[in-house]
Amino acid sequence: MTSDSPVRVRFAPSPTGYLHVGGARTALFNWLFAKRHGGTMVLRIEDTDAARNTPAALAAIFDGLRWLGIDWQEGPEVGGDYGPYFQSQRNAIYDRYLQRLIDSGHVYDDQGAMRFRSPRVPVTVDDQVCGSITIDRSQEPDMTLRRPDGSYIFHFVNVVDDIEMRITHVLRGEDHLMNTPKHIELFQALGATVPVYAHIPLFLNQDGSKMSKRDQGASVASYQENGFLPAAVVNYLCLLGWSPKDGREKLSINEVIALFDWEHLNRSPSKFDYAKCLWLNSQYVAELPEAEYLEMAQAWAREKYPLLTDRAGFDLTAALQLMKPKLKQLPEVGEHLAMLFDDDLPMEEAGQIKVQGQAEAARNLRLLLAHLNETPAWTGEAIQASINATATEAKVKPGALMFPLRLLLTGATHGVDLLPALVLLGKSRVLARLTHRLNQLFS
RNA sequence: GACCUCUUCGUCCAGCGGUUAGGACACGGCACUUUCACUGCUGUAACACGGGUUCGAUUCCCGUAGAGGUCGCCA
Repeated sequence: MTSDSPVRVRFAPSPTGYLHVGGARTALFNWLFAKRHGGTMVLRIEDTDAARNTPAALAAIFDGLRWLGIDWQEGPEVGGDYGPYFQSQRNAIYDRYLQRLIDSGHVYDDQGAMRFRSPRVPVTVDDQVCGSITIDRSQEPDMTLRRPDGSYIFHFVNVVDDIEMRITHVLRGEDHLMNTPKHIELFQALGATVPVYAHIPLFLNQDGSKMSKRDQGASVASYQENGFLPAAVVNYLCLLGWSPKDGREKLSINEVIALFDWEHLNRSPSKFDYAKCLWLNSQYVAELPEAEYLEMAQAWAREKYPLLTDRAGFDLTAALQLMKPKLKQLPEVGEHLAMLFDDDLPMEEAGQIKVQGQAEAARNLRLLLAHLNETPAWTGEAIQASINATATEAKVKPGALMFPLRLLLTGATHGVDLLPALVLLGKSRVLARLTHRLNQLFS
C-alpha cells in the first residue's frame, strides 16, 4: 500500500469536553506506530463546531497528552509544513477542494447546503484490525459537505486534511468505522490515495456501559489529580487492546515501541479495569528512585495533609520512606500521615470490636504499656525486647500483641511497619497515645 | 428497525484443528514477616448457544442469542 512512503499519522480531537482515556489510547497507539516506524505524529484540532469548542477543552488535550508523554512533531505550538493545524483556520483550503468537487460534478446545491453525490456503489474498507468490510452504499443519503452558512462538515474537512497533511495511516476509534466508506468516496472523488485504516475497539465500564465523564478513570485529568504516575497509566493503556507476544505486562514505553504492531491489536471492546491500573501504578511507585519519590511524596503530603507543618521535629522524610512500600497511589501518604501524626484519630470500629473481644486484652495492653515505659533506650531492638517480655509475662505470642498495639498507636488496622513507626514517633508520644486510647477502649 | 463489529475464568490478555485451555488483576489458602504490607507458592474460576465441515473443533462455516458501534446541515 503505502509501505514505501514515510509513515504519517495523526490524532484529531475536538476541543469540546475533557480528554477521555479512550481518546488518549487512540493518540497513544498512533504515537506508538509513528515511533515504531520512525514516522511523524501530527496533532490536528478539529474545531469546526464553533459553538461547542472551549479553551479549557483545548488545554485539557495539550495537558493530557504531554502528561502522558505523547508528543507531536507537527501541530499546534510546534508548527509544521502543512499547517495551520486548527481546522477553524483552514477555510481557504476547504473552499479550494470543494471547488474541485463542484468542477468535477460531484457536488450539488441543496437549499444552500453543498452535498456530495454518492456514486452509490459498494465500498470496501480494508481495515487492519476489522478485516475487509464491504458496505452497500446504494440506499445511503448523500452527505453534506458544507452548511448553508458556509461552515464545513466533519467528513469533508477530515478527508481534505488527511490528504493535505499526507496522512498515510488512520488509526482511530471503532465509532468511525461506518464513516469510513463516506471518507473513501471522498478520497476517490478527489483522486487521492486512500490511507491505511485501523479501527480500534472502544473502552467500556466494568458493567459494559459506555464510559462517560462521571465514570471512574474516564478522564486523563483524573489520573493526574489522583497522583498516578504517567508511565503506569501509559503502560496500562497499552495493554488494553494490545499485548506483546510473550505475555509480559509491565513494559517500559521503549519496549512497547519496539514491539508495537497492529497484528496484535484486539478486535473486541475492553472493559476498563481500574483495580488493575491501580496495581500497575503501585508497581511503578515501588520502583521510583528515592529522591524522585520523596519529592513527589512531599508535595502530596502537603496537599493531602496540611496539618503536617504544625509539628516541629517530625522526621517527614523517614515517615515517607516508611510508607513507600504500602502505597498504591501517592496521595495515600495523606492517610498514613494522619495515622502517624494525629493523636486523636478515631480508631477504626472493626478494630475496636476485635480488640475488645480478645480475652485479657486490657490487662495485656496495660502490661505492655508498663514495659514500654521501662524501655531504657528507644530503639527498635529495645522496643522489641519489651514486647517480648510482655508476651512472656502474659503468656501470649508476641505477634498477638501487635494488632492491638497498632490499633492503639495509629487508630488503624493496617498501615506501615510498626516498630519503625514506634521509633519515629518517640517514647513520650507513644506512651501518651497508648494511655489515651487504652482508656477510650476500656472505660 | 437497518447495517457493521465483537463474544475464552468476575476483569484484561494468550491460544490461530489434536493443549491437563496458559498468564496477569481481583478473590481464597499456605509460607515469609514476632504486626501491616511486599514477595513466593498455591486454590476457585472460562471457550455464549445450536447446527454443520473434519478422524478430531475453543480454533473453520452457517444460524441464534447477547454486547458495542453507526445510521445528522455533531465530531
